[in-house]
Amino acid sequence: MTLTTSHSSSAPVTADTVSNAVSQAIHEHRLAPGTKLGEDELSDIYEVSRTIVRTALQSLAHQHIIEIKRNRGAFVAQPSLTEAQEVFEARELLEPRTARRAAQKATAKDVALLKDHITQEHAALNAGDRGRALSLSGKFHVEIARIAQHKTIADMINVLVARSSLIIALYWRRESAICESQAHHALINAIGDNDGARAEELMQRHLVDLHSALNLKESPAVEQDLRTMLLGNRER
Amino acid sequence: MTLTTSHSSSAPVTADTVSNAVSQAIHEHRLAPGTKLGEDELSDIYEVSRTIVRTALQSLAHQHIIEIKRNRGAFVAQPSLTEAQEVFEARELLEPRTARRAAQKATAKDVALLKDHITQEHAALNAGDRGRALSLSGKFHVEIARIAQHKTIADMINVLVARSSLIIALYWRRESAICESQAHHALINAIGDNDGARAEELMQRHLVDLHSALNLKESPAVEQDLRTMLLGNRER
DNA sequence: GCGCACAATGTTGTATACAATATATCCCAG
DNA sequence: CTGGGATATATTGTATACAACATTGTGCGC
Repeated sequence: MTLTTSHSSSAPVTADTVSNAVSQAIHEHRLAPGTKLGEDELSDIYEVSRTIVRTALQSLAHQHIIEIKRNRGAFVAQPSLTEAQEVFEARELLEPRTARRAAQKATAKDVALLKDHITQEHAALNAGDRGRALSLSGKFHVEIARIAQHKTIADMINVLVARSSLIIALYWRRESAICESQAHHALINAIGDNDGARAEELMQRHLVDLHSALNLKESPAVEQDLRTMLLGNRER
Repeated sequence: MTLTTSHSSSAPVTADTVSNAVSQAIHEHRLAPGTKLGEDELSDIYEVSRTIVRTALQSLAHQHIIEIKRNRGAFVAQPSLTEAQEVFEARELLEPRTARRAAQKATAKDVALLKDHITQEHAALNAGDRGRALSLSGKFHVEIARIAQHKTIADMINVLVARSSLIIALYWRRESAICESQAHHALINAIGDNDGARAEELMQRHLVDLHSALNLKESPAVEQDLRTMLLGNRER
């Protein structure tokens, strides 16, 4: 879809390029929560001035994907336990009804696109690229919102999915992502049948399932602060 | 709460100062949709460099309150008819359940705060300051989300309320805001009684009522484009 | 050896200068 | 008088220089 890491030559390399690249890296868990994103560092990597980097970072901060601490710099966000709860609660309010609407509006082309999505996800899993599989799994939800033709909610879901990726990085406990894939399959079928009620129900269950797959009992502050304090912010 | 227009002396005048001031002006309908927000102009007004103004504008753009057109500048957003529908649909998904939660968590202090809010709103109306009354009416909804202790949803509602203010500026047809005030009163009572179910129901009705008070049949593009083309972008 | 103050370094925040683009003006051909 | 094109003006986009702040390292006194 969009060019992510490879910025070969003719592309203008705008702030969006940088913010998309960083966002993608976070989605794919190549950037861990807490990682410092130095401005000069990013400037060098993408060969743009700090002005552009700054714009990109501000954009990511507005999405709660990174946190900018004044005079300290930008860090990949570390959602608290409370925040994790909130994000999934918000998703449970928005996505089921959106899935219903998507089922009502979906065309054959849309369904084909969703299926292609799943195929790519499986391919990534088989290739051992767990990060990319997770990223695609998230994009699946955004795609449904797009099919529902609801830009406002799609934007919100896009942000919530991004935050979910960070939450998963911090609090995930289940190993296999197979059940998830099953849920997506069932959703595609419901949408393909234009069965709104079923799609809504399935999405609701799917989100509750995801939600319950998180370590919500672990003391949150301890874990992430220990990580930061013991291992430092450096990653990769 | 926050200092809005008056920045007397010692305050550092950051990007938030500017963005809050502009946001407030939009909430109060002192800035009409389509108004151009020149960078130099804002620099002069708030006595900061364009760098700060730019940061503020980017922040507002992320909230869909203004639109930044490349090489053209920033303009107060003109939500389309579709967008208006979407914003209220999103609110109808988020706010009723949030009101329920607020009712469950509300303390006596919270209720007092809400009542004070209404009092101020009435005072503004009596003083003929319709803009400020509208702004307070919007803040009422945000306040409920705050009482619900749900920062994630509160942020979303905050943005949706801001966008609603623009939508009202463009598509409002009803004259009196009395019914609205009544609805808020009823909501306060339900919240004061910690009656979650009733609060949810009342909020749902209130939003549908607001939604139905809009001119959703008028061709949208015509109206706003005519405005721009006939009157120009200049305002005030 | 330990703790604290101070200096050195690096990073972020802000302002400004310059470049690129869009808009407005003016002039001239028709 | 109208229309189109070229120039002039104004505004936004970007890079860079400098200031402010935080962090780190060093050395002195105890």
